[in-house]
Amino acid sequence: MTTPGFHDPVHDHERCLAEALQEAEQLCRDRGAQLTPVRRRVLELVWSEHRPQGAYELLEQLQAERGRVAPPTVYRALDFLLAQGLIHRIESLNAFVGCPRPSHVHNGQFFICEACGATAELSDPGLAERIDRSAAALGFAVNQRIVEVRGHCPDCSIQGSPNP
Amino acid sequence: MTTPGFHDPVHDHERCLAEALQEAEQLCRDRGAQLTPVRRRVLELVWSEHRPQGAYELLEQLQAERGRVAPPTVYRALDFLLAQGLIHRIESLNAFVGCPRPSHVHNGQFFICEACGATAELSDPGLAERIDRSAAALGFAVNQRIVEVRGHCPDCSIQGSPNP
DNA sequence: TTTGATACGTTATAGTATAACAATCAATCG
DNA sequence: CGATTGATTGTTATACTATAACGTATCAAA
Ligand SMILES: [Zn+2]
Ligand SMILES: [Zn+2]
Ligand SMILES: [Zn+2]
Ligand SMILES: [Zn+2]
Repeated sequence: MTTPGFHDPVHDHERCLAEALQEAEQLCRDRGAQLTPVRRRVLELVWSEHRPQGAYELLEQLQAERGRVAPPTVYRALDFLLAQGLIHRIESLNAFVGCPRPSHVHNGQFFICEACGATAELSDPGLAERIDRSAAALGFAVNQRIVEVRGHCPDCSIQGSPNP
Repeated sequence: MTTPGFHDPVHDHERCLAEALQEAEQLCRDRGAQLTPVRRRVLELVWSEHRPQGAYELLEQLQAERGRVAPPTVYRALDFLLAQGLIHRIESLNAFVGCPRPSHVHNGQFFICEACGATAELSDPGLAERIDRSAAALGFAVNQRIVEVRGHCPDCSIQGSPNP
């Protein structure tokens, strides 16, 4: 399993990727969901960085290796991966990032570095509870909690400039 | 001041709007910021509903009353209103909603009805603290906290269908 | 009067996402 | 076997969201 938090810039990312792919395959087998070549490849591309990537960014990479690929192809693959919980959509970036814990249904919290793009996902149940309590006070029925925290990761935080 | 939470569908909305506009004028006077006719009108349009509205939705209304208006006009007005804290951007909708407490700098939490669009803004300092604690544990420096809760408002919640 | 700052107008274009319909393929059934 | 069905992908066109770049108008300070 991928460790939570930000990764060392020089970590063994081959392993991140391999583990994510292996877990995705297992999970799809168990569910009878079809992780087709296109979907699998898009997942690999999403996982190629610890940074949310836009649909058209992924599209370009697909086109580089397969010739003509149209937007619906990548959007469909992304829809599938979202439905399976294998990736998350980062609303404030219109971009997508791999989920390190896809077998567990959750709404994570995303910490997004505005300098390097690196994004860490946490899942703090207490935070979800707190949101749900506010919702209950409003008589609001929660479907989804979107929490995206913008700022600077440890590598990009500079002493003396708290919010550059 | 606008009361927190969801509004009764038949509340006195003229008053919501009038109060928001008056507070905006006061606040801009105090800051030496120019609430020009275009900006003021866009703010009125945003406040015409307790539901986030898209830039092009606002643009259409401007065009209906002023003839040719181009997208930059409305985006510039929105940028100004955002900078002054008079409106908030809802990332998951690409839309904008009036802030009921513009004189107080904050990152609110938005509860968004997926049925009728109605959106309530809360500002729970404890929630922000909790996010900041997670951030601190990651060594992450927070600039902005985006919290958008999707679900159903009291008027649209139906007994027996928790997450329709 | 010149200058600089601010806001707004105008045109074009970039970036994100989906609708609609055709083609393919594998599994199933009469 | 041939037909039917459902899931996936291909293809084309279009809708929706946002900004770049440059020109104009206004006003106040120098
Ligand atoms: Zn990694
Ligand atoms: Zn109202
Ligand atoms: Zn607010
Ligand atoms: Zn509702």
